[in-house]
Amino acid sequence: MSDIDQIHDDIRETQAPARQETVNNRKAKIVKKATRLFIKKGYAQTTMRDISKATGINLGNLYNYISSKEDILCLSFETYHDPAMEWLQREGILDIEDPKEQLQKALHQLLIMIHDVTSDVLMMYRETRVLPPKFLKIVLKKEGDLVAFFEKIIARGVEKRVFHVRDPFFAANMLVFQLSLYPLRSWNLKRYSREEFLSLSEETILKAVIPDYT
Amino acid sequence: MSDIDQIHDDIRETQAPARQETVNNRKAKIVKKATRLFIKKGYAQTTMRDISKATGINLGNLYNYISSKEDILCLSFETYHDPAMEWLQREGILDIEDPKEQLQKALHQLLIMIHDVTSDVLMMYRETRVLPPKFLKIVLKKEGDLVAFFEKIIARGVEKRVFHVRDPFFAANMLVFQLSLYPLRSWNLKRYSREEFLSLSEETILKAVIPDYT
DNA sequence: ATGCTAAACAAACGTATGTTTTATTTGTTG
DNA sequence: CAACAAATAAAACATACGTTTGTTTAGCAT
Repeated sequence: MSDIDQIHDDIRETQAPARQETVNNRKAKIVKKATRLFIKKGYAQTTMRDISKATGINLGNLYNYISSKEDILCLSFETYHDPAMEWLQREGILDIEDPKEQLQKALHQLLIMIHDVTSDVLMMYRETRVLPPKFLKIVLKKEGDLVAFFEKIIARGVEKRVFHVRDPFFAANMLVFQLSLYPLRSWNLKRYSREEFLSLSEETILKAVIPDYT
Repeated sequence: MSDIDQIHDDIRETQAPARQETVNNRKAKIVKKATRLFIKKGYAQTTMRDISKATGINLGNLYNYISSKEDILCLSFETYHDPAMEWLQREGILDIEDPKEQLQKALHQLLIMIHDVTSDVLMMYRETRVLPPKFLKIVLKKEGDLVAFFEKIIARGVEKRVFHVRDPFFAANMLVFQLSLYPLRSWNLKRYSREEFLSLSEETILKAVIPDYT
């Protein structure tokens, strides 16, 4: 953003605070609608004209709210990436003493959250390549943090001899990957209800970590 | 292909059989080079001019060997999809009596094969959406067949009380999905050598299926 | 009411794309 | 060598795209 633009924004903020709300609303609306299009048609196949039509906002006018098409994709990623980690921290998962309960609770919640945004996760897997390098780095960092989070839980469980895995880091990677099973394979898993799927997922994952898990 | 083109091809085949060889070679070369570009830049971001440059074949001339850009992508998918199933049948995996050995052997080979085409698998996950519907159906069918293959093995093992899983179909889906762990997560798994990775993968997967696996 | 400013809009710009065409060269065959 | 199809090269074509521009509209402060 140029200095001129920055000044522009400052003025907008101070002069018309009432409008700022709607500006952000519009921006959010654009991202939301565009995300649905990216999911349905793919990023490259979605045109700014599509987004204009879907939002009802004039093509040129879109650029008053977002700076580029790529920008929309980045905003879309931001929407979905943070809530998981936020939940884990808000819920105080790290403070749970029993490793088994700790893992189970974290796993359960993440499976639910991801299941609810199945198609969005699929889109993100597909379009990660399009992200600008700087933003991509941030996204991978966040994903790495999630793995590290589970690694810590697993390592502690191993120390306490509750879990049994040879390599906590590897186990954490596998676990986090499994979280995306439904988004990436839903075409072959439609026969399961949400609850069936969650239960089967949890059971299978925990069995790989906890000896004699039933 | 129009009738005119068909006649064209017939002439070529009868009149210059020596060249037919090179025609197929060229086609394969185009697919191979294009695949590398799709991997590096993505399908949409790869232009026919890129492919022309990479193959050294003139832009217009490309269309003597392939019918469209989309066609190249389909051919690319075909290259990678069949070998796995072929190997499983050639090696007579289905004839192995011991379920544990059977599963272990199939799993091991597939992990190796996939590990060797890591970036190709990643590309396919990303670009599946671009395939024409008819071709997409074929691809998903083949993928479903692989799952069914493992489902059969697992179900037999459960019957024989060698394996213990609640739902063989689900277990098979999870297993096949795990095969793609490295392609989809290699950015976070670089620390492992190929052998380390294979060993850890096999161990973790088998532990979810076989009680008391060590 | 008036002047100012951000929002909205239609049109246009420049470029890049997949594909086709046309003209020329090459290589094989009778 | 002559004839002719195949292969090549370059240019052209039509269109679709992301983004910008110039102008008009509408709301708010004075």
